[in-house]
This record gives sequence, structure tokens and C-alpha cells, in this order.
Amino acid sequence: MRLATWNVNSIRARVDRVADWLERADVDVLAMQETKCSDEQFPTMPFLAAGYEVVHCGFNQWNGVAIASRVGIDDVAVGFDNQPTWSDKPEVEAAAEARALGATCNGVRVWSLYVPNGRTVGSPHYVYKLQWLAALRETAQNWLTEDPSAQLALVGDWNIAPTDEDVWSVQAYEGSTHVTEPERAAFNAILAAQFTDVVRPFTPGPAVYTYWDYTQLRFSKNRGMRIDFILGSPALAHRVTHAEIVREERKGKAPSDHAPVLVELS
DNA sequence: ATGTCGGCAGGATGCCGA
Repeated sequence: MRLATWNVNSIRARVDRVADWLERADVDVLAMQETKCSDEQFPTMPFLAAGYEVVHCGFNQWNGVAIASRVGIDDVAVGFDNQPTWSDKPEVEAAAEARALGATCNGVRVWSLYVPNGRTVGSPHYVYKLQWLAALRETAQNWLTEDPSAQLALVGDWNIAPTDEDVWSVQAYEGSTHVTEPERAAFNAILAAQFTDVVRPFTPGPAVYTYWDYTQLRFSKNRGMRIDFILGSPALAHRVTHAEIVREERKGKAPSDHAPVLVELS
């Protein structure tokens, strides 16, 4: 089975490209992030035409996560237990954002995750990001405690570069989110909870990235960050026979600023 | 060179988020 994750940066702007890649890359399950639309606006038809079922969680033009599968989608869950809430405005009650969607596809419990960006270090949104990661770690740890043999895939845009090797320039990101010690500690806590980066062994660094800013010719200069990950539980990790970051999909007409990340399971 | 996208409101372009 071939499982992938991709921050698509608006599915409405890119659905033809995404559906085309699904078929070309022979993908069975794709988790998407930043669909940037409501459920009503989500373009389902191109996925159906390509032979995929698709589930989506989107409340407005922000965030949005989805899973497309041609091997079944069962037990769909919108959000995870204890998922922190957020509100930009005092007059609006805090609510869970469209950042987590779970579904079981051919025996694999897939979670499409869009970790909060954090915006600026020390801001309320940064605090929220750290809370969100801590809550995810707690919940994911419980899943594994309940069933140590569970095949779990925590995939998506984590908005963290776990090591200095995962950014094109440490200096460029000095004082910025994505590289701070608390963010890296929050990511490492999930690794410590028995989830492993199943892609890295097949895509060793340095200078291996999954995201490149649109500005300043960052892609052509390969000035990016590695922030999109597929983390597997022990039972899932043992099945991984191949992985790749599909840089080709960052090229061409109207690309997302992220490349898809793909694993093959035995 | 605060450099580029996408979505929104409003009905052009400026703002937000990334």
C-alpha cells in the first residue's frame, strides 16, 4: 500500500493537479492539509472520478484537512480527544480548528494533521501550537497504550524543523518559529512516545526539504525546510519498504509550496 | 527587493495568513 501526505495550499486551486498525481504516483491513501475551504466547497468529484473516496474537515477558508483513499475509509474522526481550541477574537468562543482528521484505511489508522504555525515566538498562537502538540502526544500515546500493535500513521504538516539540518540556513530562521527548542522538544516527545519518522532513512540529509517558500527563488536554490512528516507506530514502521519526497511536484505550473511525502508499505 | 501565493470583502485593491 502506498500512503502519502501533502499540504496542498488550497485544494480548489490545485485539485486537478492533486488528482492527476494520485493516479500517476499510484497512491492508495493521501492525507491533505491546508485545503482552505469548507466541507461544502470541497471539490469531491475529481477524486471520485479518479477512483477515490474522500473525507474532509473544513469550517471556513482557513486550515482544512482531508483523506482520500481507494482502499476504504472507515471510522472517520473529526479532531482528536483533548484537541485544544482557538479563537482570534475575544467575542468569539474558542473552538477546535480543522486541523486533525482520522480514518482507518485498509487496516491503517491514518491521521491527517495540520499543526498550528505558531506565527511568532511567544505569541498566543505559539503557546497554542505547543499545547496542541502536547495534547496530540498524550492522545497518541493513549492509542498505543490501548493497542501496542496498532498500525498508526501520524502524517502531515508539523510546522517544525526538528534539527538544524532541516533548514537551509539556521541564521535565516534565528528567532523564528519552527526551530525553537520548545517546538523541537514537543516533536521529540512524540518520537519518544514510540512514533518514528519512517521517511528519513530513505531520504537522508543534509539539504533534504519538503517545503520551500514561494518568494526569493527559494525552490530553485533549494532553500527549504523539512517540516512534513510521516510518523509511524512500531507496527506500521516495520512495514515501510520505501519512502520519498516528491520534489517534482513542487515544480511546474501553480505548485503548492510543499512537496508530497510518500511511503510504501509491505 | 517584505521578494509570492491563496482567499476574502467588495466590486479595486488591500489585508490576513503562511
